Formats: sequence, structure tokens, C-alpha cells
Amino acid sequence: MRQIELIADEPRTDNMERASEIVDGLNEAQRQAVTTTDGPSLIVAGPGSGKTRVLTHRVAYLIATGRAQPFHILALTFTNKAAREMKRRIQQLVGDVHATGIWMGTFHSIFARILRREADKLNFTSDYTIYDTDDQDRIFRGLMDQYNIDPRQHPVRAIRSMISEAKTQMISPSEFARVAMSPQQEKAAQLYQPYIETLHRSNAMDFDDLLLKPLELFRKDAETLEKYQSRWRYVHIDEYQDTNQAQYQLTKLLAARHKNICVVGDDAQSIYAFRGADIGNILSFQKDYKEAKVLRLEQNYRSTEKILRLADSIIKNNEKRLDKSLWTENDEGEDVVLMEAISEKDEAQKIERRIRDIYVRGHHYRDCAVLYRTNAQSRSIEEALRRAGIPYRVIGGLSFYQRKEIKDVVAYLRLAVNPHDTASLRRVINFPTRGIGLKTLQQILDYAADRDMTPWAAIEEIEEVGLSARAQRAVKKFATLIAEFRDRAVTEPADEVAREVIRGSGLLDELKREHTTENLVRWENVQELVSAIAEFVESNPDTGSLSTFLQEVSLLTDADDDHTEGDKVTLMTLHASKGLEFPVVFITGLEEGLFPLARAAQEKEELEEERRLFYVGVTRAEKMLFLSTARSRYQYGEQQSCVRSRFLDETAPGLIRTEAGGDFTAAKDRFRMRPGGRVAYDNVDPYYYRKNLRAGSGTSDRAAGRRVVYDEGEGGDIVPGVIVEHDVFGEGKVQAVEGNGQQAKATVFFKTVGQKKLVLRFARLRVIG
DNA sequence: AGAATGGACTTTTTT
DNA sequence: AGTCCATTCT
Repeated sequence: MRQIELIADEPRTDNMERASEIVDGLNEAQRQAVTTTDGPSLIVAGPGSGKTRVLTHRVAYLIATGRAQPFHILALTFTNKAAREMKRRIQQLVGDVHATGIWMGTFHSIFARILRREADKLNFTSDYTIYDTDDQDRIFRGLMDQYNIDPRQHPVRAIRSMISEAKTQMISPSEFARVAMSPQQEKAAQLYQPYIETLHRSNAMDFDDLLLKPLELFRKDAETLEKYQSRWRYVHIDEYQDTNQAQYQLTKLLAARHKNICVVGDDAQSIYAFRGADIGNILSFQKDYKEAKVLRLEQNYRSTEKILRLADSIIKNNEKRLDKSLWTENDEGEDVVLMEAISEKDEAQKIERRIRDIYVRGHHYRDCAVLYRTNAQSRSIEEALRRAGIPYRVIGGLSFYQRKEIKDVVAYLRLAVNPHDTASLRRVINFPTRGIGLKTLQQILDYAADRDMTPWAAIEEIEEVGLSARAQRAVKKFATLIAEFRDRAVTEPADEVAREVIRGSGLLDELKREHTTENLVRWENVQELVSAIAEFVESNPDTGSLSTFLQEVSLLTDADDDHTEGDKVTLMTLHASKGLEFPVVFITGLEEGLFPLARAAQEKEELEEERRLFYVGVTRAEKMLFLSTARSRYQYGEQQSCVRSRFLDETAPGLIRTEAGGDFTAAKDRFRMRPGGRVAYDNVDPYYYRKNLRAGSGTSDRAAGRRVVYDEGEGGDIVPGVIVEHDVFGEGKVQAVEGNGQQAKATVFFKTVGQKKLVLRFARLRVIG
């Protein structure tokens, strides 16, 4: 309680009472973490230890004790969801007025905001466009064309991620060119500088820039740095193990003045090394701040003891980790259940039955989460749940703002704000088609490239480009269209502009051209976008400009949408599950090659990351945990046999039982190292197994023969007279069925599109009546 | 110029 | 199995 007596300026009794209320109900370690406000502190927090609680209470405590005004506080997270959750809790503790002034958000959104304010100092304008990977790829494709680099030999993705990696490591183009070894790296090095220039000319930033540009600014402009250093007296960072180099440097600079930096992290939950996260940052923290206090939150409030013991036995297989001893006062709980399935369909069915069972026993659907390694795995589970009539929601996959129809509208809106945005221009210059073909486009792009100008600048002087009269007319029409949108963007509210864009661009006609259910959904999505814009304008009357809206939606993820309403089972990747908890958790696809992924199993570092991912998944569970593995899985267009994951064999005995109720016995030393250090792998990994099958022609027949067997069950329910549902065509009635096995076809009469003949193997019809 | 067809390739996780 | 790309067709 001495802390509270230290309030210097105005020790108000109501605040003091509030402050002690805030720490009330916390355990000793948590209270320590909350009240250690001054100076650097590193909070090493295990899963389910109330880490978010500590952060929010700490912020509330700072305000209540008068140590800081809300705007003195910076709190950085990795997802919008985490930020929103923190804000909600702080509101409960200190009230709206105080909570709204806090600088709280994801790294990217906070620094996007800083860039808006400081744009002029960096030779940008504040209405810059944010490029996602899709936009980047569009730029790269153009550059590769220009530099005669074959995208078949050097995939765009590979080039993009190489350059992105270089950027996050803060390697300059010249440096990168020096260290480039492989032909692919050399190509990337060649494009690095032109890419930066293209983005600059387009007034665009990629995700990396959102962190690098502020860093650049703070480094070269001491005054600006000082401004933010003195504004943010208290800096908080959640999920510190996920910070990359740039984020590390940024926060180090920002906290340099007050040194009140509090970071919370768990090295065992680091699962984002693939995008540049550096666990080393946790270790460096203690080196950078010698006086740093290290606090540990080791009590787990979330899971049963058995689940926690399982998690512990998993993570113990990693060599690289900080020592932490997790414990809980919770019940021992039930055994973890391993479900061994024949195929991915069988797996899905087992899960579906379990969920029904659990539901009948009084749980809600929303208590259950099904986790998987790759997004593609959701399909079979969705199908099983749909068939059983169990409501579910899928998080991730294609997010709303990544849908084509939305991206098209957004591209036009971006052009209305900034016509020099090259990626958006390339996207829509001929969509909907308006007579600007490949050849015309190429001429414009060449003209622009020769003069180091943007395509839009070339279009502005289209007479000089030397197009045919017809092409020139078409381009001029496009230019007039965009110019018109630009004018409106200045005078009209953003949602009005959006409506006009949808009408004027021809996107509306495009969607209405064909009456399919697919197009109807697309149209609804577009309408939803318009209302989202309207809502944004209304709730941000001062800053609610179109460009701000566009910037903010670029930073949204599907997982951020707060659709917790409704009693539904949640399906998502293990990555997306981080930070969440559920009474009942299913972890699926525990097979070699899938989890751990084939490529990850080759490298020790990556394998350890996969293992941490498993650890994250297991620790999401509160009461019940189910693990599942399938003997075979339909993948990459063919049925493959699978081997159960080594992760299962690494677990401690006595924690897992099989469905039949027996003890699961792990096989030890399944993956012994050979003397050479490489794992004897080729026989077990389905990925390689499949490659071997392909290499020898004799064996591939065997594989084909096997596949037929699995296909036999297909289509049995589809007989003339039944009502079926198709993903695209909707509801229809089966008229006739012909052929069998892989060749089986059905003639179906659909309400929307009339009669169609479909190959059952591809059509994925669902019987609904 | 634009639609339709055919083939190769891909499959990690995401701010 | 879906996507993207190239080629061929109308």
C-alpha cells in the first residue's frame, strides 16, 4: 500500500480507494505486477495466468493513482480484438472518459495513426494507401514483367516474402544485393529498390512500412521523437514474444525517456517467428534494461490439472525455452481423449458426435472450439456439422475485406482518394471490362515505366502514349470516371461516394448480369460495405474521411470481428486461437506432415515452433480436451495415408486415453536421429511418401487402386427425387443419376439456374430433403 | 477485345 | 480441388 501514499500532486481519497479496489482480488504475483509501475518490467506469464487482467488493472491503477493521464499511456497489442478486449475491461474499471483517451491498439494501427499526423515530415501525404500482400503482388508482377523475370521460375510470393523479410530485418536494398546468394535472392534484390520507389510514387505503404517509416522518422527527427517520448510516459506491450526487430526498436526508442516500459510475454507461446517475430527480444530486454524487474505469473486459472500437465509435457521437448513452472489449484479434471479416425470424414463425424453429446449434457455450442493447423481442414468439419444441424462459425480464411467484390469497390474508392495508387489501378482499369485490353495496358505501363511515373500520370497525358484512337477513347473514358469519383470524394460524404462508385463503375451491372445465388451474396456484401462506411462516417465525424476508413480496413482481420453472439461452435486455425479460451477444445489433424507440417519437421527451429503451437492449442482448453488423428486424409486432390503425429508420442503417460477408454501408449524414439543428424523421415512423412509413389510408376497404380475404395461411399444418398443443395446453384431436385464411382453424374433441376448435369465427385451436393 | 478452354501448380500459419 | 496463367476460340 506504500505505492498509493506516494501520489505526489493530489492525493485524493476517492482515487486511493479506487486504487486499492483495483488490486483487490488479485493474487500476490498479479498484485506485484500491477503495482510495479515505475521503471522497466518484464512479466513472464504462462497461459491462463490472468495476463490480460494484469495489464488492464495496471493501466487502471496508473490512472486511479494519478500517475498518468489516459493520454500518457500507450498500450500495444497484436490484434484489434485484444485491444478491444482491453479497452472494454478498462472501461469497467475506470469509466469511459478515462478509457477513451488511452492510446491503445495494434502496433500497425497506432503507427498508421502516427504516420497520418507526421506524413509531411516523411514526404508522404496523410491519405496514403496501405497495401496488403495482394496489392504487393500486383506491384511485383508488374515489376517482374518490366525486368523480364519469369514468375514461373521465381514465384511472386517467394520474391515478396523475401523482400518483406529483408525489410523487417531492416536490411537496405544495397545490403541485400550484397548478401544475395541464390538466383531467387538475386532477383529479389534486383526488384527491392524499384519496389520501394513504386510504392513511394503510389503514395502507398505496405505492412512493413507502417513500422519502418515511423522508426525512420524517430531516428532522423529528434524533436518528433521527443514529442512522443514525453507524451507516452507508460508503455505497455502485450504478447512481447511476437515482436519483430522493428517493433522492438520502435518501442525501445519511445520508452527511452521515462523507462516505464512493461512488457508481457510467454516464450512458450511464440508462434509467429515465420513472420519475423524474434523471441530473442525477451532475452534482450533484460540486457537493455539492467534494472528491469522480472515478474512471473505461473499460476494457471484456466485449465484442469491434467490439461496443464499435458501441456507441460509437450513443451518440455523443446530445448529452447525459459524455465517456468506452471501450476494450478484447479481440479484434476478428466482425461484427455484421443480419437483415432479412419479418414478426415470419420474424424469430422467423431467430433460432431462428441459435440452433440456434450450439448445434450448441458453445455452450449459456443463452449466448443475445433482447432486445426491449416485453413483447408475446416471443410470436412463444416460439412459434418452442417449435416448434423450444429451451428458453427469459421474464423479466418477469407475475411470480409479480402473478398473480391469488396476489394474491387475498395480499389475504386482508393483511386478516388489517390489515383496514383498503382496496385488499385491495375486491379480495376479493365474491370468491369471497358475495352482496355492487355496490349493497351502494357503500352501505358511501358510509357510510365520509361519515365519513372505512375500509370495514372501516363493516363493524364494519354495523347503522348501513342495508342490507337479506339483504345485512347476507352482510356479517356476511364480517366473521366475516376476524376468524377475524385470530385465527389472531396464534396460528398464517404458512403455517398461509395454508392456512386458502385453504380458508376459498372460493378453493379456486373453483379446483376447473372442471377446466381453467388452474385446475390456478393451484392449483399457490397451493401454491407456501404453501411460499414456510413457507420464509420457517423461514429467518427471529425476524422471520418474516406481515406481513414480505407486505411483502417486494411488493418482488419477476420478474427477481429467481434461476432461472439449466437450459440455456435467455433472453427479456427491454431494460430487464430491464441489468446482465447474454451471449456471444450478439439485439436484435429495430429498427423505427421500436417501437424507438424512436413517442411517444419525438417528444421529443428521450425519443429519447435510447431510444438509451441500445439502447446498453445492445448492450453486453450478449460475443462475438456480432445485430440484427433486420421489414418488417411483427402489432400491435394488425392487420398493419402497418414501417420500419427510425433507430438502424441511425446506426451507424458497417464494423461490421454483412447475413445475405448484404454490408456494411450506412446511409442518412444519414433524419430531417432541418424548419425548424420537428419531425421529418418522419408518412410513416415506422407508428403515424401506421396512423392515416392509418384516417382515409381508401379506403386502409383497401387495408390490409385486404393483411392477408388474410398470413393465408393460417395453419392449413395443421391437418388432421383431427393432435394439437394449446391454451393453455387443453391437448392435443386435430383432428376436422374448415371454412372458410378468416380464417373457418377446427376442431373439436377435448380431453382435458380434450371437443369444442370454435375459430376458428383466435384459438385459436393448436400442432401437436404 | 473478350470469352472459353486447358494445363500447371499449389498448399502454413498473419499484422 | 481450386487457382492462376497461357493459349486458342469467337
